[in-house]
Amino acid sequence: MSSPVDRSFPIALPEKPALEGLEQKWNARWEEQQTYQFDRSRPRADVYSIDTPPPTVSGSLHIGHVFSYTHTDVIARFQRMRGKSVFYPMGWDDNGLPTERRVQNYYGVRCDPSLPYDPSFQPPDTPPKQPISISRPNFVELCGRLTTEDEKVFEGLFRHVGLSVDWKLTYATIAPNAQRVSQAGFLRLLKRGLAYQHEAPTLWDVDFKTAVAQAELEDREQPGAYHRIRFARPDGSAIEIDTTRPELIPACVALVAHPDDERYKPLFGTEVVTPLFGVRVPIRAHALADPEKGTGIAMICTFGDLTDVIWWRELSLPVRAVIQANGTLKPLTWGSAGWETDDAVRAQAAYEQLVNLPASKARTKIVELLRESTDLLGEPRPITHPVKFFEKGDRPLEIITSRQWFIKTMEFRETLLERGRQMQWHPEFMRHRFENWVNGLAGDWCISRQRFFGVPIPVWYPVGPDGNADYSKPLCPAETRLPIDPSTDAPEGYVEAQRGKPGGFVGDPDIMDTWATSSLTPQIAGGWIDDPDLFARVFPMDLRPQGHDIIRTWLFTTVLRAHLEHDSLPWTNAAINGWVLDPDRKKMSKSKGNVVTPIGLLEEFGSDGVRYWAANVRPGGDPAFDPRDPGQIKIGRRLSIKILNAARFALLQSEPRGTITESLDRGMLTALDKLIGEVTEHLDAYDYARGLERAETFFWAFCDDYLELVKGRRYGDFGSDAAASANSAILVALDTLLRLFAPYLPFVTEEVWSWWRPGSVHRSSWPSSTDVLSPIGGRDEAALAVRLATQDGLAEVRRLKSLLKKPTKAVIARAVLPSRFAGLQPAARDFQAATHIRDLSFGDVDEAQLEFAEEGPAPGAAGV
RNA sequence: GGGCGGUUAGCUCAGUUGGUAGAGCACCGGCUUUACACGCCGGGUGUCACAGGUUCGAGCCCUGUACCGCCCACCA
Repeated sequence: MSSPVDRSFPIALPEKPALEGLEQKWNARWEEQQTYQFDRSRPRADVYSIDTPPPTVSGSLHIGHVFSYTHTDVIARFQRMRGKSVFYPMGWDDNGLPTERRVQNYYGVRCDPSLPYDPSFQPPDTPPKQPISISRPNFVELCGRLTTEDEKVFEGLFRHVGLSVDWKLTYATIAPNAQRVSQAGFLRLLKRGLAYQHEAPTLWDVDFKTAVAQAELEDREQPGAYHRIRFARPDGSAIEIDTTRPELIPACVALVAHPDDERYKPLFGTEVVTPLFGVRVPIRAHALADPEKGTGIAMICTFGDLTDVIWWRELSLPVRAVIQANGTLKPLTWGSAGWETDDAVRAQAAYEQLVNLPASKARTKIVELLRESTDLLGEPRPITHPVKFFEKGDRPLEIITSRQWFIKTMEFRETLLERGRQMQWHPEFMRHRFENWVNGLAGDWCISRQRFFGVPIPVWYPVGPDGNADYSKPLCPAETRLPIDPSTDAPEGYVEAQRGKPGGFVGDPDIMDTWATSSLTPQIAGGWIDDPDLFARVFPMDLRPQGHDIIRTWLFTTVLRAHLEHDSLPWTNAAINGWVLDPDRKKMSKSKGNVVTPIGLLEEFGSDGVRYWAANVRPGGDPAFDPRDPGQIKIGRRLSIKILNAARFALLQSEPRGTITESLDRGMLTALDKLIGEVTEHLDAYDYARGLERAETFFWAFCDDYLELVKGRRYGDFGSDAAASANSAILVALDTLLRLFAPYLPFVTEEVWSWWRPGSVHRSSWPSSTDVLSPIGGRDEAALAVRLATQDGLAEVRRLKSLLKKPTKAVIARAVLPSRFAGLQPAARDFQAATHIRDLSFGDVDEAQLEFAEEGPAPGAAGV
């Protein structure tokens, strides 16, 4: 790097510097110069790699994206300036339900996997009222088309914000290489017995008609009602139970009470008969039954909730499932096997009124029937209770038995907790969220989804002579064939014509959970399968930035996959960002209508202003943001403008230059050395907010105090050498400050840099002690003290002048300052010039004594 | 029920090993001051949520409580 006092690069200053247009100007230049290109020739030790969160491509970016991606970008820019080759890719999560839903609505189509591919299909210009059914490949094509459009918009916004991503390193979770990685990861786990399939009761969304995982659940408070229902005993007496789901009475397989409950102890082992359906069910004992709840005895159905699943499994109860995949009650014949009843005619008559109704409607209907049969005691008592929903779903989850694929997690819980402890968390307390989740895991990870747009489960099953598929013997493709789609590709040793035929094969119809692919983002971005050389240079990565809401999904599953596949952490640091909240401290969401889109703010206040706001929030903080009162964004804009103007001022008067001899100059550079240390330390600790705060505080004092104090000297009041000292010091300071601000305010710093320095500030080196101390031959503690005393003295005189309502330029003929300010004497010339004091002395006074001149020029003050 | 974070000026928030409570915004007053009026200077009486404890000394450490937010568990 060239010295700041070298004159080889000409200074070219604009007449009236402004922030407007800097984004377009510099983004074009950065793209042309490939300023943020990753240098893959560097060894792992010289690389800083980032596992960038791939935003979900299903609509538009909001202010929260700008917020969190800015944090990452600050770190990326800092590491780049520290000399690292920064691997900063961008991914698009365009795989999964949100995309499917958007495509359905946008084009007015529905996927019907039974249809053949139609190469000529084009969606109509406007979506029809009645959705058009199309094949899976056609549907996937439309997903690809729409996400490509969305991704262009996303990239444009991220570039506008100034993310220093290497845009050649983009990936998409639905793209072939991501599918290859995802499928290879699955097949390797399958080979090692870590992925398995299992037929079991599974959480099920009746609208999406798919299984969902524990991590995708959320509770919602829903209105409901307790219904007191009578179950008859053989002796004619009755047992009363409370239920919120009377429509599941046909699915009842037992009643259950606590083993120590004296009221029911005598009844354990006896039978009762279900109302309306006349099914004999046993009364059983289980510790999970709560004597305090309802009547203390509950109905076990297959399946009303997860507790039913536990009871059913642990008490070895039969299955009598009535809810089918679409959430309605399935047709069935009472009296047939598994549906034995004391009165099949009556049961069938009752059930006919419920069949094919969705659960909520069936509930209303069965209440009528129970009321008629007098089995409903009293009226339903309304309550509000938490009900489990798929986080993206609209109706309560059901529990449906189906064949699903799982990845083993339960047996690794202890190891995963240890992995969590090996990782650096920023902020540290976010670690608890991870541990909390791991400790609360209830089962292995269900990864299969009965959806269409995603990475297919890459296996087939042989079809026996009887025409039935044998799920116990999945047929796996060779890894070199990946990615494959078992619905259109045939397994090795078979031909397509054998699909579905006896002696042939069938493809697994399911796709993987989006997290099953996203959990491999370090492997996808890093070239695990396709580019081992690259992978060795970037993995394990340095940083995973992400939100705390997806610790249980993305973070957890990524740690799991890296552990299973590489026996390592996926990255060494997890930086967890908070959420941007609305002014009422509520999370922004589309349904609340409080989502703030960033583009208007970026255009009005400039990207640097918005970045300043983002970087000002401490790590993990949840800032409240009111778009009507842009607060910190305006401050960021003001800071950026100040940098433009201060730099212009510094560079307007850059001659003469020479040795830095004056106390204030030497003290300022000594303080700057301390600042470099602090900002570096904070950024190293991922505390971008504190780093910015320190730099900002220094900079405002630099402008308002230091530059004001040395202004006269720069104009030559005290001779050429004294002016040269100031000019040289200012150039060192400007050069340093621009580099300290560069990670935060990339546009304005680059603009100023371009006025007088070669290359890009973002490719310059991070400031060091040497940069600021070598021009003054090391730290000058005495000068530092002079600087402090002078600043205090300046504040004191300013205060008194303001108190006395004197103009700033009012001349003070004589001033006696309290002796505590005497430390400023080595800088008395500068001090007097800035305060317009002609005759300065120090004495034993409590407050400065100022004697104002009637009129006349200030001593040596230029331009006054 | 378990866990995590927060509570400091009207508002948004800093406050790093305990040592005289801070910034910005807003508000008020002053200043055409040759880098910047998108500017500059000045103006702060706050039960640091509450109660107790440790300490010479607590916004900071300990115990408890309240309220706000989030995560998890429960869900008959």
